[in-house]
Amino acid sequence: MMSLPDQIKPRKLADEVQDRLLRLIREDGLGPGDALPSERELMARYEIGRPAIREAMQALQHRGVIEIRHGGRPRVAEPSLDGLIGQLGTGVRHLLAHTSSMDHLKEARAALEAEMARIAARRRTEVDIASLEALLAAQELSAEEPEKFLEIDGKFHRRIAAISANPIFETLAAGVFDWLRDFHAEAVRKRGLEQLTLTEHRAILDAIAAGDEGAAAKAMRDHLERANELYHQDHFQ
Amino acid sequence: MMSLPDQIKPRKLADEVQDRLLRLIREDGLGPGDALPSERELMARYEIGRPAIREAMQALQHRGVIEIRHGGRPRVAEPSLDGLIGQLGTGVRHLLAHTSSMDHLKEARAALEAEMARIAARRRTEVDIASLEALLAAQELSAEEPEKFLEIDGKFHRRIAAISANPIFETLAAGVFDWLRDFHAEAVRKRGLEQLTLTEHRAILDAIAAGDEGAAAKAMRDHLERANELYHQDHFQ
DNA sequence: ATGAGATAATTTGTTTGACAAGTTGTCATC
DNA sequence: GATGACAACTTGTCAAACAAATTATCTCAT
Repeated sequence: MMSLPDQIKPRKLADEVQDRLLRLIREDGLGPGDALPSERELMARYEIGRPAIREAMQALQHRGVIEIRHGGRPRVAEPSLDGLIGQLGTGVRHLLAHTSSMDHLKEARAALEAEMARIAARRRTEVDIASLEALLAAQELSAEEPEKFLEIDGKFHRRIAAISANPIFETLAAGVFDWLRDFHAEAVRKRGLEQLTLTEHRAILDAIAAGDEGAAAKAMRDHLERANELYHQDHFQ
Repeated sequence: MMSLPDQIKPRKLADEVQDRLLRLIREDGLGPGDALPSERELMARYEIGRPAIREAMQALQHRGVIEIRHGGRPRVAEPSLDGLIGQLGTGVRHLLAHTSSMDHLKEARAALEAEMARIAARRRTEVDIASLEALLAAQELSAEEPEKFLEIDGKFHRRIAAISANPIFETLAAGVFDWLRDFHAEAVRKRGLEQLTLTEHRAILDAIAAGDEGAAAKAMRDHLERANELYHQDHFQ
């Protein structure tokens, strides 16, 4: 017979402290930049050793709630989407390394970028179109320089993300792009197909400029799924 | 004049250890379940104190890469999407509490659920449709019991997520749902509008059953944006 | 031999104390 | 009043010890 799985779970001291600190921040209305009690003070207040305090503090730092600097008192952190997504990196890499979720991530990326293209087609201004045109023109000129071509390619996508005016989309898309690139660069972009890429970018741009949401989304999706297709051809045929 | 911002940054010892552990896992090909060296062994190997080792281990645990249990050796963790998304919770709450990104999150959710509905319309089987019909029928019967109504409502959305067959979508949608509900339940669902909700769910189901991707996505989007609309009416009129 | 239970060894959790290294506030000096 | 040295914090790291939980070992009855 197995041991009873119900009952209480013996929580670690640090977890308790972490909860107390979160409540303290919330109930005292501490905002970004405000200082938290020092370790010594918390030791006295909670009647607990220093390691437990430190462990809780570090956990909150990892979650992006507080900031700790050597010599200075811990402070409530400035909330940062970039930070949140960035801290996922290690975990995502672990996930991609030991599971077969790469295809799911690619599908998610395609959906995300297609949605951004759709919103961009709705919200784009003339300035936006002009900046995209400039990027596309620059990309055409650098068709012979792979690394520069790739760099501008990334900028094109990030520019569309920016037009969508949703920081969550923007940051998430950048993160997913990085994660995919870390694993195998080919999955992100394929060399030797510069002209096709330019044609597809042109289609995306035209759809956005025309304000055709459906066409923009479809053009972006086709663009990304084409890349996935090529990747599979190379690896599994 | 400000101090030179360039040069090197004095990394913490624990960060160094963390990198070394990650390399160790990668280069030795350690998979989920495999044991890592004990603290004592690492102290000897890296000629470093125990706190630094522990700090690095805890950091990796927070990122979901390893698992530590009292009394047992640290092991490479089973990769878990749920875990990754779940660990974002605290940080997201901090973000929502101190920035005005609620609308962006709602927009992201609408896009996510609309995309899942689109995929569900493409991949649905007869069994899927039957289970959705069963849920909708059960929801109709519980129109007078708000908490049960809400529970089935959640199940309906989760079922669609499951049909999309992309764990990333599924887990992410569940996470976003939880985050929004934490902040104010009204943003997730509105009481007193059970009949409207049922009508909209019916539209979504019909579109999915018909395999009409565009209609399914639009129905889901309308459904969620209607909720957002009502929320704004109450708070800002 | 084999399996089960007690026992010992190993490991992480926590405390205490101490010192190093960095930051912040104070105060005399110009 | 601004500046720079200095003292008072604070976090970073190490060390040694014990508590609590797990894992391996060994004994013993079957």
